Amino acid sequence: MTESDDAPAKRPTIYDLAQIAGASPSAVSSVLNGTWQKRRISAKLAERISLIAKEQGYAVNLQASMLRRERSRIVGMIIPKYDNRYFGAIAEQFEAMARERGLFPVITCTQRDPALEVEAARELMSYQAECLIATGATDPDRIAEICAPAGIRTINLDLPGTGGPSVVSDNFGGARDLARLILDRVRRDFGSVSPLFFIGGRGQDHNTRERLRGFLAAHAERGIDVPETRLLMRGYSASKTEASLAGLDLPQDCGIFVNSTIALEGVIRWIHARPIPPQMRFGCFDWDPFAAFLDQNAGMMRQDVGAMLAQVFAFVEHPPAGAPRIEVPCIFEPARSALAATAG
Amino acid sequence: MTESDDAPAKRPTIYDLAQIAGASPSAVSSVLNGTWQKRRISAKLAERISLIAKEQGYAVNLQASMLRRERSRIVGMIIPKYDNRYFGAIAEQFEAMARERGLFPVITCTQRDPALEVEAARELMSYQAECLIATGATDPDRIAEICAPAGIRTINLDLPGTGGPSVVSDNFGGARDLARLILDRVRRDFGSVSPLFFIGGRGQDHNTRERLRGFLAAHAERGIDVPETRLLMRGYSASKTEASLAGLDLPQDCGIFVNSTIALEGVIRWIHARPIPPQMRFGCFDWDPFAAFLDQNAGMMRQDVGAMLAQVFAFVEHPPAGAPRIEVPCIFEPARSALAATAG
DNA sequence: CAAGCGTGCTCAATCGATGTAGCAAAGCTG
DNA sequence: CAGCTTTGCTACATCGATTGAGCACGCTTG
Repeated sequence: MTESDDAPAKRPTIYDLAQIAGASPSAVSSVLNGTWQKRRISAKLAERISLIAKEQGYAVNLQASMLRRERSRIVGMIIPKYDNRYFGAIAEQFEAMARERGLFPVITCTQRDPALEVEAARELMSYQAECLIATGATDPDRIAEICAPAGIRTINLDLPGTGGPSVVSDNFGGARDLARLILDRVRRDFGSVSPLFFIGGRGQDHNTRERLRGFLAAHAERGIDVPETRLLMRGYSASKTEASLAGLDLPQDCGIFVNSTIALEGVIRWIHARPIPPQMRFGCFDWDPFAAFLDQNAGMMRQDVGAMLAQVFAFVEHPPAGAPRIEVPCIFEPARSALAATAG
Repeated sequence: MTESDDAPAKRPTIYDLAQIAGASPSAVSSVLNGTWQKRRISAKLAERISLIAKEQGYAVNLQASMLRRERSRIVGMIIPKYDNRYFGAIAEQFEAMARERGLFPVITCTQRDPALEVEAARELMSYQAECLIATGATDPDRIAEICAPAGIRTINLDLPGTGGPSVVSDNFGGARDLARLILDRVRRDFGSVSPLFFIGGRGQDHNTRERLRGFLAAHAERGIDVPETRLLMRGYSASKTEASLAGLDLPQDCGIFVNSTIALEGVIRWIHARPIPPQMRFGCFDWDPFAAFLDQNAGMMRQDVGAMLAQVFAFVEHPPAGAPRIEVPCIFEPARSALAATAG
């Protein structure tokens, strides 16, 4: 099975290659990490060593290499979940963009659990990450606090913090535009001008507050008053959202502003659990390819993951002074459902 | 800003802690990695060292630790995408399950690109991974070939290979049951007994072949003949799927077997792009929470990610002889759409 | 031909944590 | 109190790659 029986399951090292090539480990090292010209190794020897390395299936030991080098080139990311389109896209694009820049991405999923977030930050410190992207962290400043004394820069993504630069969506503007749209649609389709419901998220969390502000602004400019009872912010979870809707007696012909695709899952479950599906329209802050085709959908605000990450990497490469906050505009995704199409 | 001005941005090492504690680096090391009882360090010293470590915000240097240790405890995973429910769930649960077992998960996303897969496998070798899970790899045997000489075990997930044990869904059984369901639904709703369409995937790929076999078996047992023109396998991509449907003139009242949620995205786009939405029913191999509520949905076959990963970790912990292939049954997710509910 | 320089390479220290071997002191036994 | 064990710790080599310092040789120059 193995190529040579005298080396059973041992990865070859530069010492092994040096022995085979009849050269020194230093020569081998410099050839394999591309510094051989600078170190005045002859092209002939370089080629011979490269060939032997290929034959032996050599791969650097990153542990040894990173231990010796001053820079690890590791950029860590903590992220709450993988299994929705927004965070999935962030993880996927972050990885690709880091690799493009010659960095090593290491991503850890924290399930929105503050204790796991801290643990993950510590683990990334142990990996000697140079930089940590805290995505949607429940307590970004706690993370920054842990990293600061170790000299690890933190960048907040999706939710802002004060311990480092932050890149977030324009939650206010996006929410205002989305609320306007839903209000228009409800009036057009149902002739009603009653206030919308706001569903999902947490009242303490920055994004929810900003979106609520946009939501209320859209109502205010139309002179519509929003009673407290229309605001349901019991967290990010489909089942909690479903439960809080089920506890209510929603009117027919209503409009719902949904704060995330996760909450939307709860809304949709609630709609379909009812004996008679309610007449309603919703808009969602966040995008999902299938949710885009649901009948009652009026439109979705898609967060511009590419633009946000571009900004994050700008901060990785050129650390800014202080803790600036960049707001990235969202992309409006119109409804694709047949209902919306025939109506519009 | 920093706690002590003489140590600006340098992580403390065991040598620093040893100096402060007035003890040896060995003592510090053994206290911090929990082997101090075995090494007969007094509880008093252990406590003192722990306290100092906490004060100084110490975190092990995993590069150094792993270099010295014989085992890295790293398990690598390569995965084609993050941004759909199936792979997102795999990544998320893999990470949690690895951590539960005291292992370090490192996941790399390869965009279904064979070259990136090989590159990722090499990188994971360099991280000294002990084990590599190749998920949905386009060429799992190539990966196994690279890893074998380095003594890295590979386990194939989702798509089988011959270079190591494989854990896959029961694609045949699941597809047969799903095809039966769609056929029943089409007959009930439209009174038609014409063959279904099979859409998405690649003819060369194992899962698609097995699912096709199940699809054909369901037709065969009803005596329905399936013409070649009903099989559209032009890859895993929403836009290719949409394009191949657009090129066809699908009959009204048809039934479609969709080979993945990614292909389903194409199908749904196609449906909504038509001036008059076609009468049809579809079933999908793979589950998505929103797709479950689409009107024409007859049901979805959800792959049992938890069971598959449990089997993967069984193989990680107890390497089997040879290259067994385990088939995990799928979970049937009935349709949730109003249409399906009123009809059924 | 001595002095100087460029070429092509090697030596050895180093990164931080680990663990074996071993040392000194205290406690116990006969 | 010699001879033993036990306790509590330290010294040092080691993992594999990197890199500053430096050696030996050949060639040029005055």
